[in-house]
Amino acid sequence: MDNVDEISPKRRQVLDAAGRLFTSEGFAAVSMDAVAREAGVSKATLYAYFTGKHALFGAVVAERCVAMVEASRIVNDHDAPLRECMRRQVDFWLRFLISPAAIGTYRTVLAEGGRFPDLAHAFYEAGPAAGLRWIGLWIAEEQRRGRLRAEIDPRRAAPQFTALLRGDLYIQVALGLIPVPSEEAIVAEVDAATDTLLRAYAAA
Amino acid sequence: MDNVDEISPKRRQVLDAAGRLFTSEGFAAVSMDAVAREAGVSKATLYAYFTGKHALFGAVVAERCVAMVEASRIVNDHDAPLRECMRRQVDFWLRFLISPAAIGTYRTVLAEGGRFPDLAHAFYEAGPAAGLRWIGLWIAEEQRRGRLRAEIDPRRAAPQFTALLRGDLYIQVALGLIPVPSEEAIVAEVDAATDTLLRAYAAA
DNA sequence: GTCTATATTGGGATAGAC
DNA sequence: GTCTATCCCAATATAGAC
Repeated sequence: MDNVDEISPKRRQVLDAAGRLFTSEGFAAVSMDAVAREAGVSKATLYAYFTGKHALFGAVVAERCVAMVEASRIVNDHDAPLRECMRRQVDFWLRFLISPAAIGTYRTVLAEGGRFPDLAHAFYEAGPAAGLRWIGLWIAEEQRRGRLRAEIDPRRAAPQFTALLRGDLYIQVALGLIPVPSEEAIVAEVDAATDTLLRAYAAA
Repeated sequence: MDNVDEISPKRRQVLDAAGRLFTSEGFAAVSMDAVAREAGVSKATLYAYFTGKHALFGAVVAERCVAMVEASRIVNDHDAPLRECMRRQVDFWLRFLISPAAIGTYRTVLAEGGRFPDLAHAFYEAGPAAGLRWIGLWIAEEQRRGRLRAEIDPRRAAPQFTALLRGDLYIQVALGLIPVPSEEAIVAEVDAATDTLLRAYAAA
């Protein structure tokens, strides 16, 4: 991937337009005509920057994964009380997971994953796996400080952590039944997940 | 939905063929030609039974949801020790969730959910919501028997229960990175989830 | 009800001018 | 690099015979 600062304006327009459309409509339902229209360029220009529809989608996914990892840096702290730190982690990751960008990306990669293994693999490594590594590091540091049980394996606990966030609220948002969840619903889900995680992982 | 016993053979062939194809290829990638070929009937026959591709997919999804609820009856017991009962639940639901049929259905409904709200809603009610109701009943009965904490809300705990199963193994299977998970990987995931659930929910 | 054959549209990709 | 105009195939759905 090229340096973001050196990206051409047209390429940016195309990536943004494609991101919006793929997120809201999925992969198959979005035509290259529609992307060109949304981006305000001609279809031929699309093909000047990307070899095809799949390459364009792959670029959108890659960019989003990088953005996620960047954003997650801010919650990696250990200074507040354990419950507060845990709550921040849960809050951050739940809000990320139910964001339109994350839902749309996951939804579309999942749908196309079977036919495009390279895309699925690249997404997994840059997205979920990268997120799990971050969370695993946070858990390990909390263990070192004696605030989380020493006997749990961060490599097991990190996936369980994120899995717990993909509960009923997540499913309903992913299926499009709840376009935009209420703040109350999010907070309730965060509280419930935090309670369960602390009961399962907090040191005695 | 009509009585299964009264279904015509051709309709059965079409539903089975469509189920196989949608599961492995997704919705958009499967043509009605391919369904007709796989079912051994002509394309016109497809349209005699189903008004179109969406109706056909909807029928496949509905049938699978019914099958899931039927299958889940067998794990609703409370006679063995708590750990054993919990383990059976986890084992059953994890194996179901990572089955090709469940993954394929979820994947495809998710992808099409945005454009077909009715399908998404019908799937949610007949599938995830129905499963959660069953699990909620099981949890409530365990609470009544004093083996699970009285203060937890089954309506919160049931989604957390299933969410915990959609961990790293599930994601990798769903993305197609692991076509068929090893028995060891499944057992390890079951053990880990059972441990965490018991730590979080078992009565003291 | 079931087939063969076809109408028709939508969309990925490209040719060629500027 | 960017545009307009176009090619071409694939896929949904249907018409009409049996």
